[in-house]
Amino acid sequence: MTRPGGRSARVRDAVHEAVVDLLAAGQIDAAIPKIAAHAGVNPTSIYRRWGSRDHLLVDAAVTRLRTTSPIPDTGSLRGDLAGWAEGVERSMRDRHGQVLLRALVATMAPDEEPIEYLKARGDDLQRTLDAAAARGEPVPSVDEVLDFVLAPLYLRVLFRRPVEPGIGARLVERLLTAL
Amino acid sequence: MTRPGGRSARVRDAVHEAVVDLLAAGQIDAAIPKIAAHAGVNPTSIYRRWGSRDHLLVDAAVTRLRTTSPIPDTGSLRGDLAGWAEGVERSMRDRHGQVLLRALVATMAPDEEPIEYLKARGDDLQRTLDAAAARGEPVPSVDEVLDFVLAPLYLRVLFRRPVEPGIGARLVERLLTAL
DNA sequence: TCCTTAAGGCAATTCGATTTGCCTTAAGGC
DNA sequence: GCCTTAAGGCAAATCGAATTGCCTTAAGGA
Repeated sequence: MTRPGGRSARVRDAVHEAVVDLLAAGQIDAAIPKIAAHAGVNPTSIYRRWGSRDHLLVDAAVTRLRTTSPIPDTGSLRGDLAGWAEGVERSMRDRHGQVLLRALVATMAPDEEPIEYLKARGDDLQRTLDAAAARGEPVPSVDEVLDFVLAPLYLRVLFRRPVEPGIGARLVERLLTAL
Repeated sequence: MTRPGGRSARVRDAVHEAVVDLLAAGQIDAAIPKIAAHAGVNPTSIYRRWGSRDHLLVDAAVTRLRTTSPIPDTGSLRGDLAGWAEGVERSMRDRHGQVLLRALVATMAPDEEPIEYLKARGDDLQRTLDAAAARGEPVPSVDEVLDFVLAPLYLRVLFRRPVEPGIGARLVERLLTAL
């Protein structure tokens, strides 16, 4: 039986927080004993629960990203996408967000299948587009949204180019006028 | 005095090749002694020359990327960009290219200034655009080229989405019709 | 409340990466 | 061809991460 409550949850959260803090502090390759020390937890617990530093990083990144920048329901596709893009933009301006995105990319070995989280995000997007289509709005494909909006935002972060304020909304505008 | 020729060059090439081979073989986190063994070189040499695994990875990645996908001079902006994009596309379909791009992103700590290689690539692009402008062609900005063409290609690789054949040329077309 | 057992802590051990001092090799200027 | 010295190799010593067996704690169902 699995025990999500109480202590387990406390340890998990403490470790996730330690990961994010250390990454944000520039300790990109802090090893497990160091992370454990920051979390006030025994290294063994981390080894047993996550097995490897990579698994831990992905878990921490996904856990945090999951709660960030949901797609709102504003009644118009333009509003939905702009709201979402602004959320992404905001989280990418935050140092923690940047570092986790980088860690996520870094630990995704090639040719494994896409991470579950990413697929879930794509599905969210598809639902939003379907709803807009049902309202009779002209809609882009998921791929187009990713190409026009997410890719430029992520590239800015990953290659250390500036994330200018309002860039999210502007990218959405560019997408919708290209339809 | 620095000695680029002969043995030094041989060691450097052997180590670079070992890095690429190991990465491509899925040994993402092969440590320095392992890399050294593959290169037929003493670990000490690597420690002394590159200092850390990260420096070595970035060096290997940049060295390889530098020789890949130059911007051709075809006489038209469309041709130049399409040629370049196809080169990028090709190198991204190659497993070595994928792995190195990922390694490059992974080891770029945030908030250091952009890597010299990336700036150089931006300058190349700017020159190509300037030449086209001088011929009287309508030209996008460097940022637009990166947003429309490079970002979507790189996102596909980094997030393990398929790089469909001809995608590079199609992205260029999308950019030029948006002008 | 009591009991079962999943999960965390501790400590000893193993294992491999990193460092360092010294020696050997071979670029590259003369 | 000779000489200087940058760069590579070797081996010993260190240092810390990872592993493992055993014990303790505390979820969570009865």
